Amino acid sequence: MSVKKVVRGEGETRQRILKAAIEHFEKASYDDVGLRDIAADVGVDVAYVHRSFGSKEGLFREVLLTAGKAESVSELTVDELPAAFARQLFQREHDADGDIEPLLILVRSLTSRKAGGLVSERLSAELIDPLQAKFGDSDPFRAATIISLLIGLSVMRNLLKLPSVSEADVISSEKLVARAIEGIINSTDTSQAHESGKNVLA
Amino acid sequence: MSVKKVVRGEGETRQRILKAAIEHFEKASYDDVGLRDIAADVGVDVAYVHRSFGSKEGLFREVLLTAGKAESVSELTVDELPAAFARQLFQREHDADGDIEPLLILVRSLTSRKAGGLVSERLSAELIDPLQAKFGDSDPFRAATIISLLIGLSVMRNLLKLPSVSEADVISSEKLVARAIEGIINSTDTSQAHESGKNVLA
DNA sequence: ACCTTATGTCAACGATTGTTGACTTACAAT
DNA sequence: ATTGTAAGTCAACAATCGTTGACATAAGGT
Repeated sequence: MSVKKVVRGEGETRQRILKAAIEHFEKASYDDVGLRDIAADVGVDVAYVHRSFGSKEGLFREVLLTAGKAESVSELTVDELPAAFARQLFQREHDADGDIEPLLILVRSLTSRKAGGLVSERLSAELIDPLQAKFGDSDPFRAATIISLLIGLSVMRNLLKLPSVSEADVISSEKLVARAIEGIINSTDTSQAHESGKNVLA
Repeated sequence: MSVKKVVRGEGETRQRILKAAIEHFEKASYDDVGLRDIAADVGVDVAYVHRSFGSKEGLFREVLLTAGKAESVSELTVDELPAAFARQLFQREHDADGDIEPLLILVRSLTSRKAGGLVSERLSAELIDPLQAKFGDSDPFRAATIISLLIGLSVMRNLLKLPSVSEADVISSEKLVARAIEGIINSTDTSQAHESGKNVLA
């Protein structure tokens, strides 16, 4: 009587598939993660992975939504933003527990044609829009610049594994990033003299 | 007598293939660009595209080397860096001539497993290493942070096409980016009180 | 007992991809 | 005339991928 369900599998196995998928999408891009890889980890057939989420894209969408829950930009004040972002960026060093890194999953699949739309959408909804709202609607580029720095640093740390970056001192690096974000926040539209540090500009 | 040549095609057609390949790799990632797409543009067979460069990876490597020639970090002084980088970032707006954007090609294929190694290598050789040398070997993270910002901004502008970023005022955005880079350069190792703006760190 | 529904598996399809061997054509040198 | 080499085509291969139809199994409801 009722229409045939397109998405099957709502029980425990579905959660295990979702968890395995998150781990895979943390380590490789959308295109480089095969449904067969995930299926092998869970110990089920490929077809069941597919049907549990309707399509590979459906699975990835659910991965992004699930992992995105950890994000909490709205709870922060502008004052706390720089330190909080910097801390989250280097979180991987401190605690080695199994918590997921939402930004990393998005960054991993940035360049994929098939996943690009979803990545762009979630990145806007979870990071850029909230941050822009925090700054007010005027000058939306400031928020975008901060997010750009975060994305770039995530790329630098996770995608390209450069020794000079990975082996850098975590504490001072975190402070540098925090100050950089701070600098972007404090930057005004009017050109303004910098008083801190020696002036390297002519 | 002599060993069989693996790479064929050193004449004019090879250059046309290379040019077409550059245009494709500027618009899509390594995995999303097919040799057949390039071949169709040039008007030759797929097999000839492949054999002219030995492999798809060989073609991509040559694309990166050819496009990388345009880079000129070493010629700049530290003083000129912020403005120069910011200008290059927004170059697409001003002139619409057909010059290539080397950073964009690298950014486009950041997340590809197959191209990741080459991207990482060229990014180091052409941008990060020269910039680190300019800052001196101590504190290599400062150079990496600047490059991170550039990469992030390129991602923001070209990969995710967010209206709030694309429609932002080019002039003031360029100034903001230049000031952000400036701020990273001026930041010192010692934790130091900021006198401009309110101190947002606890 | 009967029917339904959810959970899975198995095998295969269709499309795409980089790659390769064989062939043709043309031009230049011996 | 013959040989050799570069340019370019054609057809096909092998692998991978997401996807789908058919089937088996077990549990619950009536």
